[in-house]
Amino acid sequence: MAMPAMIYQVAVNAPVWQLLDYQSEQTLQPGQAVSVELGQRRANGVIIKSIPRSEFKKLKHIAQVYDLPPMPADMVWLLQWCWAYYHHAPGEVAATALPPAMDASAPEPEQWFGLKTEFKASEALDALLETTKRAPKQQELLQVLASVAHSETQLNECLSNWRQPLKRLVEKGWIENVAPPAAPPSRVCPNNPQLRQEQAVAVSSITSRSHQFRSWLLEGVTGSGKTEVYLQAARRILANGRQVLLLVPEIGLTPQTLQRVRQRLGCEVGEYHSGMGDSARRETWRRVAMGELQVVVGTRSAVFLPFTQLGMTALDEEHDASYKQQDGFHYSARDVAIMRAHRLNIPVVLGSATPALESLANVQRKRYSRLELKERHGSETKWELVDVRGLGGAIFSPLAIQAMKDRLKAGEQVMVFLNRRGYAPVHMCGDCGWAANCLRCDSHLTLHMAKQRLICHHCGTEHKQPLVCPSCQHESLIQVGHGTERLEEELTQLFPDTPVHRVDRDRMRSRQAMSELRDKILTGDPCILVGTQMLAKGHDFPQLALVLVVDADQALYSSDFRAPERLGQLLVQVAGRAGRGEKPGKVLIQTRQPEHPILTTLMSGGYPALSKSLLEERRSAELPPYTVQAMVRADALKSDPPRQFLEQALSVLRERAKAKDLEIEIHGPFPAVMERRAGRWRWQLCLQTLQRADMKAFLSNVLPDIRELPQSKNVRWRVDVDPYEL
DNA sequence: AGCACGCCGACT
DNA sequence: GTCGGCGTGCTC
Repeated sequence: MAMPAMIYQVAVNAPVWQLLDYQSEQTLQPGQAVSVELGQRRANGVIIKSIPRSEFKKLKHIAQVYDLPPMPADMVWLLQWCWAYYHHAPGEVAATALPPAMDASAPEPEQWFGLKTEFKASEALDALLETTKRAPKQQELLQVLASVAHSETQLNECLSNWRQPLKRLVEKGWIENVAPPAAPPSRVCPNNPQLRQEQAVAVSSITSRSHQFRSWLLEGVTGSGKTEVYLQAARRILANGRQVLLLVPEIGLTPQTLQRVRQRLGCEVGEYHSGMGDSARRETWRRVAMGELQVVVGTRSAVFLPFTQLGMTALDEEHDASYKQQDGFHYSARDVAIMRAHRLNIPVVLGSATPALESLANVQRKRYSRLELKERHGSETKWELVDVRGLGGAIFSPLAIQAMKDRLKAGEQVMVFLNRRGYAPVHMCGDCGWAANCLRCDSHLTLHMAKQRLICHHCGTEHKQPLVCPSCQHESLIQVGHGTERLEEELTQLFPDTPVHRVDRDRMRSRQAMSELRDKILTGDPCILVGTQMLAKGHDFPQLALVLVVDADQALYSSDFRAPERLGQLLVQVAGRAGRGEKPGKVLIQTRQPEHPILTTLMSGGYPALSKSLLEERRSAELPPYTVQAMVRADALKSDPPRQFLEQALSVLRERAKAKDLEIEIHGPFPAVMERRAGRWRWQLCLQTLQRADMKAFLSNVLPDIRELPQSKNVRWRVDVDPYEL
């Protein structure tokens, strides 16, 4: 008897605002990944639920059910929460939780090869080796495989061109395909470091009620041992047979991080980040869903991995900007991780030396519980502001140069920090005043001397470096300002006998470049490191005694109300690089505003004092975290359509707020800080409420009408809930 | 987002 | 008469 077709609501990957109904003869679970026909094309989707009947008459059939385990029910719930909270298309939200390139053919499972048992005795093996002495490749293979079976990957690592000889050995019947060895039994790590009192308190607090939701803010300076707390808490969760997710910032996922987690947890540890190939990511996804992997270290998208037994999530450097997805489906991995933990009744640990003001406010409100690590390994760091007014354009103050000299002479290492790549941010004509500007953005082009190109850091456009002024034809082009390339050049001139290593995105294109540099630095020989943010995170250089921040002033002029918070976090982060070894560290901060309250507060009271005063400012200015913001952003190739659309949207929003008697502020439309970017004119509206639930309900109510506005067709637009940038 | 459908201008 | 330009609108 034929089963009646079942009807399913599917979140299809397209900018469509509803779930679409499809039918299938098969019984499918919510969370199952499928491929469906949408119009004339194919699209991936996720089954959300089955329904008894559809209001549509003719339903298409689900074209393909992917050979993946369905996501667990709590993930399906989490996806629904995400699209309701962030007001994004369901299918696009669902797509971020699916592994990449599902339609690619599944990779062949890896083969393992081993010597047949009857030849394992040493006399038998010797006989084989004797017969193959005219075939050295085969002989070598026999020796490799004699004691233990190898996988293809392992053979690649120790031999080259082994496939042909191996084929011969298989034909001879000496070598055979063997089953992959069972996963190595989980080793209990013998040297579980002794925890300090406060660390032990943290670990037992986090794990004591591990079947209850709780957000922990683990606050501790660099070197206070936060990672050890995650790891030991993770071990206890794992011991209960549950899974652990460790989220790290984008540049924090180094081979060293992974290696440390692997060694300390004594079980297999998966990874998940954009640097991996599609098939490797798919494999991690599948193994997580099958419960084969107990631990994953990953970047923000790993928050959507389909764990079935998740017992804890830890987010390292929880204030880090890379937890916010800035394009497409806009979400905060921190907030999603917390919602997931809430749903699952498990603990979530947010660690940072410089917590986001949002997180500190959540401690004040008693939504998060605070754990503090006060002690620090290594010595104290001293801060000093260096006034660079009246230097006549010189980039290094005499005081800074002297300090660098002294440290290098003492055989120590020095770090010079400037958050600007390239040679100079402004390339202009000294005669006629022409300046190299981007044609597609409201910005200067940055000169990159090594490439001999002018590059726009906002849209990526590149031009050849002009040799004469394009406007007056004179050979009078000058460089204004400094980037890391120029610092490298000037430092090389100042210290001709000391190696200068530049660390920025241009130089460190490959993993290898970074690890080679690391090795050089760990020799402990005196050198100068010069670079951008890349230097600020993760790497531990014991011989580093002095950090020079070349220009702290950029952020002091910014119109973004979050700029001081970010500056404070960055400076503390950079300072944390110094003095991790035996020697006391020193941080010099060059500024033209040595009396600026942000800098003086930071000098006298560190990040705790700065964050406290910034929070007070936020409260009195009625800004997040004491209010809730959402941005409606629109852009187009001309400036009129976005403005006009937002004006229409504004009147709909105002009218609806009034009708609902909601206390909601609506500002704008105003142009984005950089009005034109990559050829598009960008405008925005800012909405602000006191209650999170009000914002969510209001937007759900009003957005369908805004989508219907005729002007909406002339622009690209989106809603950005809890925006991170102005 | 795709992709089709539609309604206008210059081509073998 | 048709090929193709990209404006408009839908996708279960």
